[in-house]
This record gives sequence, structure tokens and C-alpha cells, in this order.
Amino acid sequence: MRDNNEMPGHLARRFQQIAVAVFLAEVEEAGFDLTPVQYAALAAIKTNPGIDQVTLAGLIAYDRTTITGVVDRLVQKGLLVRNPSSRDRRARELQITEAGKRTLRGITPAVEAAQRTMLRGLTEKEGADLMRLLRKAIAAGNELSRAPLREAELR
Amino acid sequence: MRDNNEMPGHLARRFQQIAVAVFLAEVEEAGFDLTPVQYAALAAIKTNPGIDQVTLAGLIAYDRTTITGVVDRLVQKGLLVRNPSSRDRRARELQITEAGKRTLRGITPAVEAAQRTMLRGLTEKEGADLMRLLRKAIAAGNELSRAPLREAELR
DNA sequence: GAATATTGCTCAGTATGCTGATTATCAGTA
DNA sequence: TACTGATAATCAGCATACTGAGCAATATTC
Repeated sequence: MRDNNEMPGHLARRFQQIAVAVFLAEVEEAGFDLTPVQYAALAAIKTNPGIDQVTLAGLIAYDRTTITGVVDRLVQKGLLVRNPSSRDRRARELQITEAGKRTLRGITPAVEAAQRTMLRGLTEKEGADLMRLLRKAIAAGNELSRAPLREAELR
Repeated sequence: MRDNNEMPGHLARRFQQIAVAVFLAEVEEAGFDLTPVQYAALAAIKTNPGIDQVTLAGLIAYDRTTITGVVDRLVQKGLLVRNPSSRDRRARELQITEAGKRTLRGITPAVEAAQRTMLRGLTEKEGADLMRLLRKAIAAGNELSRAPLREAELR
């Protein structure tokens, strides 16, 4: 049997595990209570006001059934509002609130610090290489997961 | 705000997401029903018969509270047995069953295929580079997660 | 325009992964 | 030996992720 350290799947799990722990630690230290997933959703909604949940899920590669709970919790925290769409009564339009914008602004330095901490064992060039290789592997495997990344479409 | 593609945390999540999907697809196609986490636990127990749950968790970097459920499900499937330790009545000794060994043998080609599929967008050298950089980043961040990798100790 | 297919969202169920607490046991020491 | 601290396992609770199903609404096709 191959050693775990030779298994990309194992390494993927470990790196993600560390990345989440680092994110949560930096964010908590900055006085915020937001998960990586919640942060990505909030940032995407700020950039795309009025986006519906399916499009949001595609933008950040979340499963459509996961996004429901994530949005629930962001609404619960008062960082988002979720309103029925006027154009399509099936859809919900997501808008960031003022509190959401304040949270995003305040949390950004901690998020940036977390990204650096995740790569702290690597040189600048190694970090860039790692990201480049991850992007390439992800692009090739995008369609293999149930929640592939999707470009936003104009409506 | 930095683009998601420049965030190691986002890339880590995406790569892990694809890795799990690929693993499950290859394993199901081979006629087995085992998650990546269950596979790693089963393989580690085969290599270390009689291991206790905390040591197992350290070997594969699982949280101690997660391992309980994973072992539960492997026992449920008849691939493991969990017996009280004679040396330490707090601990449980884990042993792989014959069915567990058969499953491991049968599933190995699918697991190997999955590892290749995860890297299918990369050249041989790029895949090796990616694994090397992940190992280095993980080594530097090992202690940052609640479930760091731990060497097994002789008892 | 009616039948059909598709889409947006939600839900129930399952599996990680974590925080923090509890229980039983063990190990070291006063 | 009694006390203290540490340890193995489990539990309750919460947050991703996924499968598969269902409902309501929209889009397509005949």
C-alpha cells in the first residue's frame, strides 16, 4: 500500500484541515465569528448584489443544498437579507446588509493573514507554485464534483 | 478583495472537494461502499493491529471525536472489531476482520486510480511537485489543527 | 394553450470535523 | 493509600458536504 504522504487525496484533506483551522483562529483573534464558507459567500454577494442562490453556489463551487444552510446562518447573523425575486418567484435575491459590509471590511486583514499562515512553510515562489498547480488540477477536475465552479451569467 | 483563485484556502477546499468526489466515484464503480476517511482508517488498522483509537487518530490526523463515528461505521459493516484493551480498560483495541482484509485488497486498484484521476490535469512532474509542496505546507502547519499527525509510539 | 421538461429552493438522511463537557480509568505523587 | 492530574472514549451540539426526493414556478415544445 502506498504511503499516505504519496496519496494526493490524503494531502488534500490535511491541507484543507489546516487551512480551515488557520482561518478560524485568525478570524476569532480579530474578534469575528465567521467560517471560511460563510466568508466566501458573503464576499461573493457583496460583489454580486441581488444574486440568486444557485448562481452564488456556482460562483464559489458550493453544493446547492449546502448554500441554503449557509445563507440561513448569514441571515440569522444579520449580515444578509434574502428576498423573493420579482423576476422569478422561485428564486431568492440575496443582498448584503450594512452590518455585512462592516464585517467584511473588518475581517479582511485576518483573512489575508490566514492565507499567508497556511503557506508559512513555503517560500514565496513555492507558494505561488502550489497555487498554480492547485488551480490547474482543479480546472481539470472541475466537472467531477457535484458542485463545480460556474461562471455567472448575465440575466 | 483578492480573487478566490489567489486564496490558498479556497483552492484547498476545491481540491479536497474534487478529491473526495473522485474517490467515491472510483470506489463505487469498483463495487465498494467506503469513504476516503473509512479507507484510511481501515488501512491504518491493518498495518497496526490492536491499535487504540487515539493512536489511530494521530496516525491519520483525525480528530478523536470523529474517529468514534468512523470506527462505528466500519464495525457496523463488519470490517473491524472493537474490543476492550486488556492493558488499559479505558482503551479499545481495533482489529481488522477477514472481510475487512478482502475489502482492502479489492478496493486498492480503485483507490490508486482515484489518486491518478485527481491529478489528471497535471504532468507527472507537476503532480510530484504538487505533492511535495503540499507535504511541506502541511508539515509546517501540522500543529495548527486540532488533529495533528502523530507518530505511533511503542507501548 | 396544454403537456412536458427544467429550474430554484428546500428537506430528510448520512458522513465528516470541530468545540467543549463528561465518565471511567490510569499514573504519579504526597 | 489518598489525592491530583492526565488520558481514552464518548456525547451533545454545530457547520459543512453530499444523495436523493419533493414542491412550486418557469421554460419549452407540440
